[in-house]
Amino acid sequence: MVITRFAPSPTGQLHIGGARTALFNYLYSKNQKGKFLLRIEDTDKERSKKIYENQIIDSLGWLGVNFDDNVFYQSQNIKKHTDVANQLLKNNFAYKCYCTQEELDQKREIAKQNSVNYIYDGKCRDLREEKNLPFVVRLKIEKNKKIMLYDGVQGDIEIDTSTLEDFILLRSDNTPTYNLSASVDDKLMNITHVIRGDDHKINALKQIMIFQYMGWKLPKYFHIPLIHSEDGKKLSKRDNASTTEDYKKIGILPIALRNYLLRLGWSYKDKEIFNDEESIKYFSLKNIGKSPSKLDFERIKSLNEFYIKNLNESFLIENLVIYIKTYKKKLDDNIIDNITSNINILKNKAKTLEDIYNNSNFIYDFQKKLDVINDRNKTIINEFYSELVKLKSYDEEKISQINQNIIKNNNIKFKDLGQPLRLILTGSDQAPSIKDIIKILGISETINRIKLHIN
RNA sequence: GGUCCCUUCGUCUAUCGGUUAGGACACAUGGUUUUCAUCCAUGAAAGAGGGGUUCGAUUCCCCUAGGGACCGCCA
Repeated sequence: MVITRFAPSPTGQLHIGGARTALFNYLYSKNQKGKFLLRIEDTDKERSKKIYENQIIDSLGWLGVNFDDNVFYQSQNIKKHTDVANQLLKNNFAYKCYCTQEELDQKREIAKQNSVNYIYDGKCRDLREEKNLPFVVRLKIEKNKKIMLYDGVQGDIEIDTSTLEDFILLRSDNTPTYNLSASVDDKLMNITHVIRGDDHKINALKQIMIFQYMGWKLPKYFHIPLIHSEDGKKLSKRDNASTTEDYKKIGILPIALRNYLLRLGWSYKDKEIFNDEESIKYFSLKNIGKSPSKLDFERIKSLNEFYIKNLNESFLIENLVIYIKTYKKKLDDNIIDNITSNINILKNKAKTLEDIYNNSNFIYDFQKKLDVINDRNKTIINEFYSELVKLKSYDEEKISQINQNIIKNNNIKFKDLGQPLRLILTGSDQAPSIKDIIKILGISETINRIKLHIN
């Protein structure tokens, strides 16, 4: 059975790149009728925060990237990680290193000054006697040997082990380091496919060494190219659109973000729109691209606009109400009801949920705009007003009739009536059509607003 | 600096050696429209450069250029 995993460290919110990695892992496992597991790599006690862990899990849930089984915590397996290190030590695949931090820093510094590449020189590699000093445990890497990474995305990568250093497995406080923990956990969790960011490519080689020394069966590796920001640089936390939360905040629907992420670095023929079933059905590791891709915010918005228009309305409303309640000022229930029952009108020029909220603004946040009404407009509005007051309730046909009459009687175009009216009723020249505005406001509120301007 | 990776319209991408190099977003123009949008139609827009291999290269190989990742007792 295929088992994949997503293994974030809870040192920040879920990153957009991480979200895509998680999505690919999820999709592949589902496509193969396998499992997708979540492992929280919380061994950095200093930087790991529970709040980030919760945010990551919430964000994955929001995106609909659901993991199987319980969450795995790397910190709970530390004993097993150190056991493996000790076994490697016993079998002479690892050794104790007594070099001090200062000594190492110095060597690094010298290397830097001479602008040569620094890797640990293996000073303690062949030490025979035990010393009564603090030590770290390093993996003994076979020198001058080619090792292969059969990467499902990048192809075969061959590297000479002499460019790899004898990296640390156990710190001087006896805690395991990342490459050890990750390898052991992947083994323990029976991970069959490791799908992760390109930045782990070199780590993969190190992890492969551990697997080989331990005689474990290797998982298959897939390193996907990173996502760059719009200016072509590495996406960083300082970019204000780097976490899923950033997108949620401006009213991007999870289904849209998911669709966008799916098509970033992956494709299936010319297909652009994928629902959940389709994305599982068509996803394949073969179609992952080799080159890094830039974030295109316009594309995200356009996809979001597509979903706003095409999603069934009750689902859209559900998302919208949660969005407003989470991020916008508190609105009375009857205003929310008014918005949701007129969603088909208000969603009209919206690319985001925030746009829908803003489009609804005229309902509850009305201001008198006297300066826009000149005398000619006033006469026409007056005429409209005196006809409108005769109506008892909203009646689309009768309103159209009134409009037609005014246009004919005054020999004007519709916009001569419509534009000032729209300004009076909404305070903006960009709003729904006149009859929709009246429908949303209701006859009496419409009358109130007009009265304010013509008296 | 060392090792490794990448390179098709502005962006995301299709192309399994032979195509008028396709699609989508964005852009431009026109049309529909009760403002603005939507919608529809049309258009402009790409194989980094140089060598090979081949009857034929965007596709395979090499070099150059550009970009990226990694090089912690972080993960």
